[in-house]
Parts: sequence; structure tokens; C-alpha cells
Amino acid sequence: MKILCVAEKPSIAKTVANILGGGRVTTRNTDSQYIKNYDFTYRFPQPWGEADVTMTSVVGHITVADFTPEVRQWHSCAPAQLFHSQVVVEVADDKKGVARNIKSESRWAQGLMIWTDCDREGEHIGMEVCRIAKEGNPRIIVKRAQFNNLERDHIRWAAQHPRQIDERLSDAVDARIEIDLRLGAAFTRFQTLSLKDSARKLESALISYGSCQFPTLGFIVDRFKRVQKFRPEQFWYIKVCANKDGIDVNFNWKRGHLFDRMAVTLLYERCMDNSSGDGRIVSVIRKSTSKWRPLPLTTVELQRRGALFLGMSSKKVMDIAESLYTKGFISYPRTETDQFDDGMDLVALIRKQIVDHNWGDFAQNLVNGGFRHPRKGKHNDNAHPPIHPVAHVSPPAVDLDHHKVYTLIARHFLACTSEDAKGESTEVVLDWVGERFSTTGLHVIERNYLDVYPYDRWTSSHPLPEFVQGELVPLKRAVIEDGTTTAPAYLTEPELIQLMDANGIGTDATMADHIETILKRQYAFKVPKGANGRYPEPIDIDPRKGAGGAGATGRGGAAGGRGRARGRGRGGRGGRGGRYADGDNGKSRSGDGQTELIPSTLGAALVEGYDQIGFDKSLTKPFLRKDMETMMKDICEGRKTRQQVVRESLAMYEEVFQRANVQVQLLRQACRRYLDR
DNA sequence: GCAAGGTC
Repeated sequence: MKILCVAEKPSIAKTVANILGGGRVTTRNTDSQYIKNYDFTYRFPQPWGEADVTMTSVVGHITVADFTPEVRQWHSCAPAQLFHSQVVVEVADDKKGVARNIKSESRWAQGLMIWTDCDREGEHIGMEVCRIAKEGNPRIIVKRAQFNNLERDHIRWAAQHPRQIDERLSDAVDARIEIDLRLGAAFTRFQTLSLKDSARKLESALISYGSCQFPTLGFIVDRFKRVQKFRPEQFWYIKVCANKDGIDVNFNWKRGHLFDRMAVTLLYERCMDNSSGDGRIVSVIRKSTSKWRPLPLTTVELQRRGALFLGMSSKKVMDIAESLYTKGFISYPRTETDQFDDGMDLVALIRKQIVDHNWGDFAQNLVNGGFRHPRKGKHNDNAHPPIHPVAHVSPPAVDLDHHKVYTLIARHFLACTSEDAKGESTEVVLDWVGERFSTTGLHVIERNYLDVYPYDRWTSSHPLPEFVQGELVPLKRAVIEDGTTTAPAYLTEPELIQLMDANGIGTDATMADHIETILKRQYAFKVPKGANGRYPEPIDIDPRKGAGGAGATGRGGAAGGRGRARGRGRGGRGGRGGRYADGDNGKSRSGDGQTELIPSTLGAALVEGYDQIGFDKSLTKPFLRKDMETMMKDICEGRKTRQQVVRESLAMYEEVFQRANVQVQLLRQACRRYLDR
């Protein structure tokens, strides 16, 4: 009896083989430089029983879908034809060795056990393996292991409780692949060919379209337009300053600020006319408060925090994380899971950090009893645990950038497993002839996780005097102040990642790639942060004008805020992208290298052109991916067949395509407007 | 010369 087991990636094959083989595993090389075969014996449940096992893996997807050679030539057919022309699935050029290994290993096997990740893409890879194995051995019996992590007991359990492979999940992925291919190729050719002669700069440009890259661009253009459209508004408010025990304390108006000067003046004068010169303390509320330690680290958060704290591009953070993983320093960096499994020995992982010069003492304290089980988030991809360090490393074993990313991951992990920061907050409310004002104070009592996580800030305010409820305090000052709303900032990379995540654009593993794609295609540029209102127009894609450089400030003229806000003049109408869940206000700190994303003339023209063509669902909006998600669920849960879904959605997209084709002059005009000035 | 998704 021989059984072939196939994992999605080499690291899993190795780990599972070691667990099931119990130390008696022999290793064989294969044609593929990445893949090894592991041989051992293992007793499966009936009907297989005791078996000689070969555990191996693939390296992600094995096959690719593409058009037949006749239509691969761009001018061989009209782009619309690509909605109907034949699509063939073949083993990818660089996966021939992988396929050969599966085929030859299955030849003498009675059973095939699929050990790919337990998600849709994993099920699809499992089916790819299945088909190739059957080419080598049509009678092979296929089973599938169900596992969510690599804990020994869990893997042993999975080996004993195989299930059937779920073809519906695989079908859903096939549908996605086909739709993405047809849509992407058809629109890419359409855009590129029909815009070629609308501006000189586009003569040799590749203007790609994709259901992820365009909505990503859409976010950047949306924000840019909000900044462009922004007009500063003046507002007024009352500010009082009370004095107690020789300490001046500013109180903020409960009404915030008003955009009506007369109203503020009336309220103020009514107070002044009736004021005795004192304010009354209405309430003093002391509360214990805490700042929560972060959730276990997911890929999206790693990219977001890497961009925010380290000032690196998300792409770079991911590339470095990938390399740290390959070298064995961190766990698998592509995960959506923000909860650690209860069975995991986290203290053993913490112990490995004790040797570190910077956070070793902190780790030691955790081991000595400071350990707290991490908070549990709401996500679990049932394939990988949160990102965590698995071995200690420090320079010069890795370079500086690698160490920065490793440090973030290690500190984040230690922060997760320690105690929340504890403090006491005080809110004092003051009444001045009927108008209410308040002030708050914070006293940090225990820093706890903050000691190992310098990226978070939480500091005590100036201590407030001991106010007592009901007491009268003299007002040192009561004045009307004014301020101006300031423009929202352009989109930053961490914000963009958050938007993509929230709208289902791309996956954790591909978001950074989509951002890179639209930069590479010159649909958008990175500019140094803090240029509010200095870019009244998109940046020209023509590199001779210094596109993307700090000097490319467009054409003067302040569409954005005239002058800085005075007083507490913040917020206003624009809104700054929202606060982060853990209280971070999104301001750059260590990330001096922080950049903002603004569209190029081409990017702005494309979005404007499609918007003018006027679909209720513009191609630059996130609906595409949401629809895709719905369709895939329909297939997975048996409501629709793959054929049904592909037919329906391609019919819809083809209609969109025809409409764009008919109104292509709107796209052309937008390009001329933006590009040939 | 096209997509997005795995993984290295």
C-alpha cells in the first residue's frame, strides 16, 4: 500500500512529514529545486491502513488559464471577442517539474491525500493535483486532509479524519479565473488600442485594466478629488481658561465650533452679560481606562503597520516578510487569522526572544509570569496562525531593513502576549452661565505592553488640579476664537490598504502587488507627505516634467486650504481618513519617509472617462470584487453552477464593454483634456 | 504587450 500526500507549499510538506513520520523520514530530491519528497510509513484509518507514504508538495497553482494561440496576438481579433473565445488550461511553464513529480509519484500509489490549505484557492490547487495524479494513475483514490494549523495533535487528527475534496470550491475559483482573464484582457486591449492616438504620451503605453487595479486607482482618485474640491470654511467657538492651584486649564466648548459667527457672538455675549467671573464644576468623572494591546498580526496589518511605522512600501514589507519566512525566522506571512489557537505553546516562542538585547528582558518577564493569552480577533482563515517570530535573529545575520520588519513582528508578538496598558482618565465638566465646557486628563499607571511596543503612544497629560464637583473656579479668560477647516490629506498607503481590505479588493497576499501595478503603469504616484493642497492637478505622466518627484507640484494655485487652521481648527468637513481602531490617529511619526498617493493625469483621465460613460456601477468602483465574492459563494454553497455564474457575469460585463466601446470618445476626450496640455 | 491568485 502506497499513499501520496501533497501539500500546497514545501514548508507544509516538510512539517507534516516530520509529524506523521515520527522522526523516521527519508528525503528525496526532485526535478524542481524547491520540492522534496519525504518517505515514511504511517497507519491511516481503514480502508488504507498501514502504508508507505510519500509526502510532497506543489508550489501554489500548477496550471494557468490563457487564450488559444490564435487570439493571443493583439490584432488577431476584436477585443470583445475575448469574452467568447476559447480558454485553455495548461501546466504553467515553470511548473512542469512539479507536475512531473506528482504524475510519477502517483503511478504506484493506491491513494492520494490532498494537504493543501483549507480555503477556496487551496481546494482548487487540490483539484489541480488530483487531475494530474489521475493522468499518472486513473484509479487512484482521492481524499483530503482538513487542517487549520500545524500543531502536532491537530495534524495527526487530520490524517485520521480525511474528507472528500469539495469540487464546488474549486469550481468557484475556476469561475474567478475565467472572468478575471476575459475581463482583464478585453479591457486592457480595448483601452490600450483606442487611447493610443488620443495623446502623444499614450502612443506606446500599456493601459492595463483589472478588477483589482482599477478600484485601487479609484480610491486614490476619489480622495484626490475630495482634496481638490475642498474649500476651507471659517468657524468660531468659545474658549475658557480656568485657574486653580496656580494651574491654568483650558476647557473646550461642548458645542465644538459653529460656522455661524453671529450665533457664537450672541451666546458669548449672553454669558458675558450674566457672568460673575466664575465657572461651576458640574462633574468630575474619574474612570480607570486602558489601552488595549494589539490583536495578533495578520498580513494586512503587517503591511499597514509596516507602511505606517517603518515608512516602507507595503510591497517591500511583504517581500522582506517573505524572505524572513523562507529563512525560518518568522511564521508564514500570508494569513488572515488574528487569533492564536488555544493549543499553541506561545511561551516557548517568547522564550526564544529572551536573548535579544532590546526586548529580551521584556520577554523574560513574560516567561516569569507576565504572560497573558492574546486577545482574539474575529478572523480565522483556517489555514495559518497569526504572524509571529519562530526563531531569534539580529544583525548582522540580516540587513537593516530585514531587521526593522523582524523587530516589528517580534515586538508585536510580545505586545500581544502581555498586559494592556492601564491608566486613569478624568473628565471635568464646567458650566459657565448655561454653556458647558469640558477638559480631560490622562494618567498612565502601568505601561505594560507599551514598553515593548514603542510604535503606540499613550502618555499622561499635564496633571489636572483637584477639581471638586460643585465648586466655583475663577475664569482667567473667556474669549471667542476662530479657526478654519483644513483639507483632508491625500491617501496614504496604510489607508489605501485598509480601504482595499474593507472593500475586498485583492487578498492579503496581493494587495501590495496591485498598488505596485498602478504605480508601475503610471496611473498614480507617490509624493512626499504633507503637500496638502499643493497638487491642484494630477501629476503629469510625462517623465520629462519630473513626474513623481518632489518638484512636480503641478501648476501653483491653492485649491486646498488657504493658510493653516488656527486655534483648534481641525477636522471640519474633510475628514482625515478616519481613526484607527487602536486609537492611532494616523499621523506619521517614525515614518518620516511617509508618502501620499496622488493620481497621474492618465489615472485621473481614466477614472473620469469611465465615470462619464455613466454606469451605475463604474468600473473604477469596488463593486466588481464584491459581485465576484457573491458569485463565488453562490457556487460554493450550491445555489448556482459554475457555468451559470460565468455566463451571467460575462454577459453583464460584455454589456458594460459594449457601452464603453460605443462611448469611447468620452474616454478619449478625458485623456486629451488631461494629457495634452 | 492583457488579469488575479497561489508560492519561491
